[in-house]
Formats: sequence, structure tokens, C-alpha cells
Amino acid sequence: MTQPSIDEVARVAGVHKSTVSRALSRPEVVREETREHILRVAESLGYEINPLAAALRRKSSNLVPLIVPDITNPFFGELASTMTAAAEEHGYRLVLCVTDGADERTGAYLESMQNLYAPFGIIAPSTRIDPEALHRFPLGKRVVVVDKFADGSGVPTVTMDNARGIELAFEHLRGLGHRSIAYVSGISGTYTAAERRAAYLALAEQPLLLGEGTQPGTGKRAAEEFLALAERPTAIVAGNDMVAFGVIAELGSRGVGVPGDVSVVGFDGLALGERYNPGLTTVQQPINEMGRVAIALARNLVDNGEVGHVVLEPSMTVRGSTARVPG
Amino acid sequence: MTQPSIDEVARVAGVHKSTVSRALSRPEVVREETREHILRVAESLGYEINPLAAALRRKSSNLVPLIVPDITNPFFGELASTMTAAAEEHGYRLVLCVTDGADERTGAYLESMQNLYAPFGIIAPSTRIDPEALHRFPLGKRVVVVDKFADGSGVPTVTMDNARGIELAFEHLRGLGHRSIAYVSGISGTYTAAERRAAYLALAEQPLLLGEGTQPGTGKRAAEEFLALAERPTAIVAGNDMVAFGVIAELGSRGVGVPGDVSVVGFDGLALGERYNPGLTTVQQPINEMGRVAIALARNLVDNGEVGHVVLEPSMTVRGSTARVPG
DNA sequence: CTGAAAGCGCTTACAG
DNA sequence: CTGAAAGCGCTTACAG
Repeated sequence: MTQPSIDEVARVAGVHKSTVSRALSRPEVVREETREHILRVAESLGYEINPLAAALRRKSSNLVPLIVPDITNPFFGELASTMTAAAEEHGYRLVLCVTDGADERTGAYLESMQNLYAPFGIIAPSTRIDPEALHRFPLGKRVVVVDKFADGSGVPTVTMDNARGIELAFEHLRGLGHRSIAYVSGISGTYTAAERRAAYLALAEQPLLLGEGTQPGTGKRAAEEFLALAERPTAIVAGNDMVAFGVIAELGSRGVGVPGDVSVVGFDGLALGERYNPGLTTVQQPINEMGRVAIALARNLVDNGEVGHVVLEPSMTVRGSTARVPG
Repeated sequence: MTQPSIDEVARVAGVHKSTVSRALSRPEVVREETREHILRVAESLGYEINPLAAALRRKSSNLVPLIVPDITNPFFGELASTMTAAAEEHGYRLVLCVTDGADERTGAYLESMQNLYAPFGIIAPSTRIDPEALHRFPLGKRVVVVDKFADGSGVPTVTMDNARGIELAFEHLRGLGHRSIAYVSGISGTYTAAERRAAYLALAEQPLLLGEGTQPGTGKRAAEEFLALAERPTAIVAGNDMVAFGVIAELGSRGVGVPGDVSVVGFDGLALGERYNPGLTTVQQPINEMGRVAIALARNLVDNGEVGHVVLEPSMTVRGSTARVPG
């Protein structure tokens, strides 16, 4: 009842194991008749290739690291979910690597995954990653990053058009009559976060940054600053959904209602936003597509040496946290 | 600059590679002097064992599947987070397997991970798992399940004392003057979910189940049923935090305030509850401990054949979603 | 198009 | 306590 090996298949099929191997991995080099016979035998024996042995020989496995700062954060959860599906479609298995926000650990992960002959890796960083530092690791030359880099870094990336996302948020808010719009970015060293903040700064008539530079406690601080204002903005854009949640919760605990007293729009489009109170209006990232694209970029890098940069389009998901400005 | 192999280490150290292997994996059988010399050489060469080769030879790898229904759900995210940490402490790497709520896929995962010579697996199910079905897979005999089984099933489990958790929720609510307490379980076929529901039924003076049997849309349905009531309960206990979120959101969208109009307590203790609006009062599962225990149970199963069942203690995390009953 | 051989990097009886 | 050999289950030049 134990897995038959390739030798077993060869014996039963009456061919050499090298032929079995070819029939499985490079079918076109084997005579059709032979191939079909072998495949039938393999099937009947319930043969499955031993990926460990294959990887050892090939020096390339099907194990790919997914390096995230915090799998507890639903954004990375959604990313991991779509990545897993996309990876499995191509026969890869995702190995979960969590840095806990300490991107330095990325190196150790790359090293240990290199020992597992990972064909490539996926990194969703929490800070700006230095391409040079990445390239010090063999596997670091075969990663795709879910963030942006300066061009010519040699690292493939998937991102969304963040400036456009902020623009969508403004269009939505302005359509509801809002003119005075503040921004809460929370910390996050990624280019993505910087891009969103910069886009806000460029678009706002009178930019107002709330809760700047506070990490845990962004919501609390932003709410305090908001309350201290002589003239309060009528709307707040958050740099991501998690900080939007934090801000709304803190505002709520201080008696400020959303969207009654102030409208809030998030950024990311987490499914969770639908269960929030109120439902979160948010700039939607196509997270599912990001997973698919990341895997495709990685394959294209490994197979053809192409360093691709894909920028996806955002859309708006309107729920209950935004309302027409009173008056 | 490529990883040196064990042969390289042996050559430099002037010993046979079998001795190097022993110095590394069974140090006590090697003469101290020899061992230290080998270790020094290995260190200086930057030697790291090739886990693939070792696994192939030993027929046991360091790759352990974490099988979850939905990594998008923060509960499984938190579980995955602690599991990863606990696993890495012992040199294991977690392979992410998501069934998408289709527990049938568990079998396929067990099979493919068996081919990777996984030493054991961890399963967080979404339905009652049949131990018999599990045992049809070789790896199915070496899993620990994060749910409960009938005793004697031969499957190690970690859970929390769910009845005690419901009791804590009642104590808290009754302490606030609540007498009329409803329950929303949402679907979920696990023993854990059933236990919570049963505990509620046992404890409530006049049991009232809301939103029974609806899966997506539990919150909506529960809110509708709540609103249709002539005499509304003053408090609602939810079978888990995610449904608590759903209920509060739906209630909120229909103008029913929490805790103003009704108190809500969740179950699980997700970190996210702190960012909810209002902050969620909830029965706290020691999720971190569950990860650690799961790994420990697995090792104990594999090393000593012991089938352990650990039941952890809940606690209460009180936040803003519960208040004294008016009057 | 197929076979025979070598070898990926380890571990583990088996001798000595 | 250490060495030499065999072998885990594959893949891939190399012949033919």
C-alpha cells in the first residue's frame, strides 16, 4: 500500500525507468504508443512522482516561500489565499514565512528556502526593500515583490495604481460634497504606502495629516487630533482598511459617528469591510488578481529572465461609512 | 559561493562524510574532539544540511501541512501565525493548505504532503471530521486536529473549554443585569461550534436562537429575526467573533445600536475585536497557546505514539460592545 | 526513440 | 569511534 516508485512502474510497463521519467516530464520525446502505455500503467499503479527526489536531482523544487510581515492581518490573509490557489494551479506549494514586521528576517527565509531549492519566492514587505540587499541571496534574485521599486532594480513587482486609487476616493467624496478631507496613513515603510500618501498630498486642497508617525495607536492619535481641531474636516481617507477600522473605532468610542459626523474611506477593499459597523467604503485592490499576477511574473522571470512590472487598476466599493456632507 | 556539500566538509575536516553526518545529527556517538573539529569546519565553510536530501534518505521531511478552511478569516490567520512560530522553533516549515471550506480536499492535501514525507500535519477543520476517513491516508494517522473528537478516535486534539467560555459570557452578561440572552451560531459543522451552541442552550433561561442555518448572511438574517421580535432580548452571544461582527454591522445598518440597544459578546478573542466599532467584548481563546500545544502534541504522537487531548481555559476580554441593561 | 549509467546530497546499517 | 558501501527516488547527458 506504499507509494510505488518509478522503478516499479518501469518494471510493470516493461521499459527502463528513464523512459518512464521522460513520459511523465517530457512526453513529446517519447513515442506516443510507449508513452500512453506507460501513463496507463502509472495510473493503474497509483504512481505519483516523488517531488523530493525530483527536486534533489533537478536542484529545483516546487516549494515557494510566501514571505509576509503578518498573516494575522486580513490583507495578507487574502493575499495568501489567492497566492495559494494560483501557486497550486502550477503545482507549487506555498511555504508560509512570517517576518513579524522585521523585514531583516527575509534574508534568513531566503537562505533556508534556497536550501529547499525553491524555484522562486514571493515577498509582501512591510518596509521599502533594498534590491541590493535582496540580491545578496541567490534566491533573492528570483523573487517577485508586492510593492513598487525604482525601475531598473531587476526585481519584478505587482502593485495597484495607488494614485488612481486615491483619486477615486476623492471623486467619491467630492461627489458627496466633501471639500475638507484629512488623511491617516499610519506607519508603513512601503513604496505603496508612500505613494498613497503622496497622492493625497497632491490632491487635497488643504492637506491635513492625522496621526502621523504613530504605529500601534494610529487610530487613537488620529481621533485625538481630529477632536482637537477647531474646524473639523468632513471626511477622512485612511491609508489602508486596518487603519480605517482603527480610526472609526476610536472615533466611535469618543462619540463621533461615522458617517454621521464624518465620512471615512478605507483603502484595500478587505472583505471584512462588509462586516464592519458601518460597512466600509473603500478603494478596492484586485487582490485576487495580484496573486495570479505574482505567480505569473515569477514564472516569467525564472523561465525567460524577464523582469515584469504589473500595475493593476483600482475600483471603488461604496458602503455605509461615507455619506453626503450635511447642509 | 554555492552551498558546500557534506563531502566538502568531510574533505576539509579530513574525515569521512558519514562521520560528518553523525557529528551533526547524533553528536553523542562521535568522539568529542572529532565532533568539535567537524563542527568548526562546517561552521567556517558555512555548511548547511540539505533538507531535501536528508528527507529523501530518512523518508521524513521538515515540511508540515497546515490545513485550514480559509486563511482569510482572521481566526485562522492568528492560528497560522502562532503555528508558524511554534513550528519553526523545532525546525519545521509550514506548508499552507487551504480547503476553502471543502474539507474533502483535506485528503488530497494529506496525500500530496505524504509524498513530501511530511512528518505530521495540523488540521483546523470547518466540519466534523471523520477519524476513519482520516485514517485512510497514511499521513492521516499523524495529524493533530484543532477541534474535538469522540474519545478513543486515536486523533490528538487541542481545543478550549467551550462550555466554560459560554459560561463566562453569561456571567459577564448577567453581571450587567441581562436576563434575556439570544444566541447566533452561524453555520459550522465543528464539534467546537456544536459545543458552544449546546452550552448556550443549557445555560439560557429561555433559549432563543437567531439566524440558525444561514451561512453567508447569518448576520442579516439574525438581525431581521431580532427586529421582528415582540420582546427583544437585551443581549446576544455570537458563536464566534466573525458572526458577531456580521450581526453588529447588520443591526447597525438597521438603526439598532450596540451596546445602546443590545449588548453583543463574541467568541474567539480576535485581535481585530479591538478595532471594531464598538470594541468587541469576547470570550478569549488562548490562540497562541493552541499553536504551541498543537506542535507539541504532534511531536508526542510521532515520537511516542501518544494521543493527547489538551483542553485550554478561556478568559473574558471586555470591551465596548456590552453594557449594563438599562433600567 | 530508448536504455544504461552516473549522480543529486544525504543517512544508516555493517564492519572493523 | 570511524570508514566504506549502499541506497533514498528521481533526471539527464550520453550512446546506440
